[in-house]
Amino acid sequence: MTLSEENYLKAIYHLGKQGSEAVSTNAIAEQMETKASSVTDMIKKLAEKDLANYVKYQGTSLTKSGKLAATSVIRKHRLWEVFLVEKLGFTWDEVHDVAEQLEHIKSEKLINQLDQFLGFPKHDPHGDPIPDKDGNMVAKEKTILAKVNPNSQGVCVGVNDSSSDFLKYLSKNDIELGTTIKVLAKESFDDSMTIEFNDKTLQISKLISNNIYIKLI
Amino acid sequence: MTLSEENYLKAIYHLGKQGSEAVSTNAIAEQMETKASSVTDMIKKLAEKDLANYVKYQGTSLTKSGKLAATSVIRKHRLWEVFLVEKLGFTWDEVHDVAEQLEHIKSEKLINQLDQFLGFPKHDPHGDPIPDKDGNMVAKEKTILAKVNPNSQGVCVGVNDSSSDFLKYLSKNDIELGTTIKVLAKESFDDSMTIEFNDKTLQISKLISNNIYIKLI
DNA sequence: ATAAAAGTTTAGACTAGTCTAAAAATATGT
DNA sequence: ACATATTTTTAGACTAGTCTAAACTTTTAT
Repeated sequence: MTLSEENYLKAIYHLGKQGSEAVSTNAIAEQMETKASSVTDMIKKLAEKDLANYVKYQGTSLTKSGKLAATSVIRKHRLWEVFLVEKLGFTWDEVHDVAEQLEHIKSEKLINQLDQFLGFPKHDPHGDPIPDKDGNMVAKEKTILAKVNPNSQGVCVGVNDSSSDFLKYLSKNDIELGTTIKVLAKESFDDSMTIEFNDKTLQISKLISNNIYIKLI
Repeated sequence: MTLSEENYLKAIYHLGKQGSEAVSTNAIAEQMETKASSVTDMIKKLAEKDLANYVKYQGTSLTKSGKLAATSVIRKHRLWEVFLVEKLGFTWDEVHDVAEQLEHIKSEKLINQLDQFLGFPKHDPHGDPIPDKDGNMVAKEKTILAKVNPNSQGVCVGVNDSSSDFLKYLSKNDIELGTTIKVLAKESFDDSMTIEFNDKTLQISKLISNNIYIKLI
């Protein structure tokens, strides 16, 4: 399994519901920041290896073994993220690029010992679930903040965008996993919101509220 | 800097005295388990980037920046080896292949935080010195066991061969870093040796004694 | 000193992964 | 329903790294 193949599997997994739904060539190309023609080439290779189901012009999904390969990479990515934050003092906005490299290291023993060393964590620093060896994971019960009604409140349990820029914005405004957020008002004109947390209020755009997950309380 | 370039730099560094001595194309090819023609191609690329000094038919050495790049990879390799043994419970014969992968991860912050997390170790699990950020390292004072005279003794401080097979042989026979070894006899016929340690004696071939470093006491 | 051997480089080919440009298939709008 | 727009695939080319085979240099041995 090459580095590039692993990245394509991850992309297909994330784009269709855990790889089960057929995703378009263009969607994969956008996610991978490459051209559609390159995607077609690679998809054929994955299908050849029985990692993907591919029907010309009809999109791509993952086979059972494709899904297992994808979750294995995701497991490694998220465990390394926990390591970077818990053991090496990285902040949650600094881990992504390094974890993108570490996720491709090949060693069963390494990842299982790392899992144990970290105390078998169930979630990574962004609140995403960590798959076990068989690809099973426990998804958190969560709601997109943008869909929450005024006067409801909940605890931040995850983010939909793990980019450094978005996470830095949240950190700068003191929002992190575990922060209790109350929706004070919602503006129907531009879908912006006023929220309250840590005894202060903040005005956030739809782009922000669409990328924060909370657990209602 | 590509993965392949880094591996060539490491090979040249190890073959000539820390890269300062010109090494032959064939020597590099053997070390890299590749063909001489491939080596010629790569060397040209390294010379082009001012990482290597190359004169046709006269061998290759490293430039100042080539040496720094090489020691940077070696630093990473050895720090990861310490991590694997100290934190993840690997044995010294299990670390090499995984460290060969981890040494290519690119992140200044990662390696510096790892260094700190490990308590700024000076040597890896095989007794080899760990370079600092500038490529400087403190070599241990050491003697090849094969050259030691009968009745002399010393403490095992390193090995010359970090292959899994050799290290497993040592572990099986209870030899590890810190073991005090006394040379009882040396057979001039085949250069084999009788050594004593941990209250027992062992007969070892020249191949073995040539790959063990001790510090005389 | 010169022929043979050994070592090194060059030339040309191959693979993986990517790209552009053109062709083919599917989807959309009236 | 049909023309147009969009999406996808194919064809051919390019790069990095490798290989084989042939040519060239250097070393070694007589």
